[in-house]
Amino acid sequence: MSKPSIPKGTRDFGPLEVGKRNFIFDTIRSVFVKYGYQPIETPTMESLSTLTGKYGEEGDKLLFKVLNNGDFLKKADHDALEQKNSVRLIPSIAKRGLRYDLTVPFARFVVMNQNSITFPFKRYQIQPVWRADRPQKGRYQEFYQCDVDVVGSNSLMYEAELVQIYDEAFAKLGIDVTIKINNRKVLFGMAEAAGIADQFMDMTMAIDKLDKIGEDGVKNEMLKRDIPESAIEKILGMMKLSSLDDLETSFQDSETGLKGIEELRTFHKYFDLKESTNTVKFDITLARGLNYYTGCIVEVAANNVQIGSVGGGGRYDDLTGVFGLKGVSGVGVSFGADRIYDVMEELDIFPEEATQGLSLLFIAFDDAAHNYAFDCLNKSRAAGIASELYPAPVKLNKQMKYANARNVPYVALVGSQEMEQNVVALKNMETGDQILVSMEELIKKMS
RNA sequence: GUGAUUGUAGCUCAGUUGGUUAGAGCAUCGGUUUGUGGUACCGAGGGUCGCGGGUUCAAAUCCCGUCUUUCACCCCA
Repeated sequence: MSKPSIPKGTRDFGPLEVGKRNFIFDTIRSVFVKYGYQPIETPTMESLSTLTGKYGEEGDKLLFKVLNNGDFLKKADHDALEQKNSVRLIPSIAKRGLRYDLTVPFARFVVMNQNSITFPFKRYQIQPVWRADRPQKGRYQEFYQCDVDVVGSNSLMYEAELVQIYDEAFAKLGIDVTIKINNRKVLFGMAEAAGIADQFMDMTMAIDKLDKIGEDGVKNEMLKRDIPESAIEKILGMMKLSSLDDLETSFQDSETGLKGIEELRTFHKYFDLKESTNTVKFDITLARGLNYYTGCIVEVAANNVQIGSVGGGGRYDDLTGVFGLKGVSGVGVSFGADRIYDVMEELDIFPEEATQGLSLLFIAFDDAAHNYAFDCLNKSRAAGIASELYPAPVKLNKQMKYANARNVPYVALVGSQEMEQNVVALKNMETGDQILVSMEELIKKMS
């Protein structure tokens, strides 16, 4: 028999890991709820047609396809099969795929439930997604996203609200982050001011890499993408402008660019009313890959840790349009739970409570005491204390070792002496202190 | 998808130019210790050396394929 294994890019989570991960989920969820968002869940599998074409050509390659059941080859596209054309063959043998993110399924959900939804609709969703990417640091084939979106309103109040959620959630988790914000319209204004509006996408992809490849790298990247040198100089010049006022003068001929600046100002009008814990800064080089964004875009990077972004999002004016519902604007952000996990692990900032499940372990010395201890166990459980009884009155040494392994803060020892006095010996496992208490006293002390 | 890289006990890793029966620490189990854990000492179990094929008298070691790990690119959380 060969040794068992799990597919690449996937991981098992033991009790400790799940405890920590739940701490992240619970923390983030509590913020979502406080801001008035409601939970939804969508199926693991979507129709492949719902997913394809939404993430660009690269994204389509990273979709996990689910092979049709039954005699799927009989119904396969035989021409494509003969020509070994995988791309053409896929639709005929796979009608379903695993969800790639939570935003597109959400858009589908909104369209399908448009009559029962009250707009603006504020939802959050915490579920795993799958990507057939090559695994790397902080990149898995299966990972959790925590999305918050609001659809059906153009108000920039929501941009401000979502950035507040980022700020508050990361503060609660204890992660020091920088929240970068930009606007796609500002980027478009740059392209327009440089006279290369038609090469907008090429430009954004190049400047998005500034952090990694530096200014010269960005220049080369743009040259490679056939952007004229005169335009490149203008773009590089504008990239150095850090204030909205300066940009405004450059954008005199770009209506879209001016609109972008106005949007950012409106955002600040709301956001600046409240003090934030983390740094929020305008970053003109922030571009973000997903091309459905149309307005404000935002990305979160953890300070002091070398890892990709731990969250991102933005405004998308017409996401539901591809599913037939026009004129519904949405804005949303996503938390990358698995990267947040990695960051917290690296910084070692998970609180003790995140990993502690059991509060009390009963230990019996003999059979009679074991039965008595079970009665005590029932009482402590009835009082809501997470407690357990070692299954047999075996040697103390062994039972105590189990207590250590479970990292339990208290044990209650029970033998003939305790039974006679109708008490238990409650031992603090950290200090080693031990006191005789009745069950009533124990419950009072522990809850 | 491109280019590298990794795999030996449950875990972390040794293992010489190919050469007897593949080792250590930690963990596990038992004992020193039948009313008290983390320490100490003694002992035991546990490996088709990722998998498949090849070269060789002989392969953990060399070659090929495959899966997996990590990393860069692409893209992205």
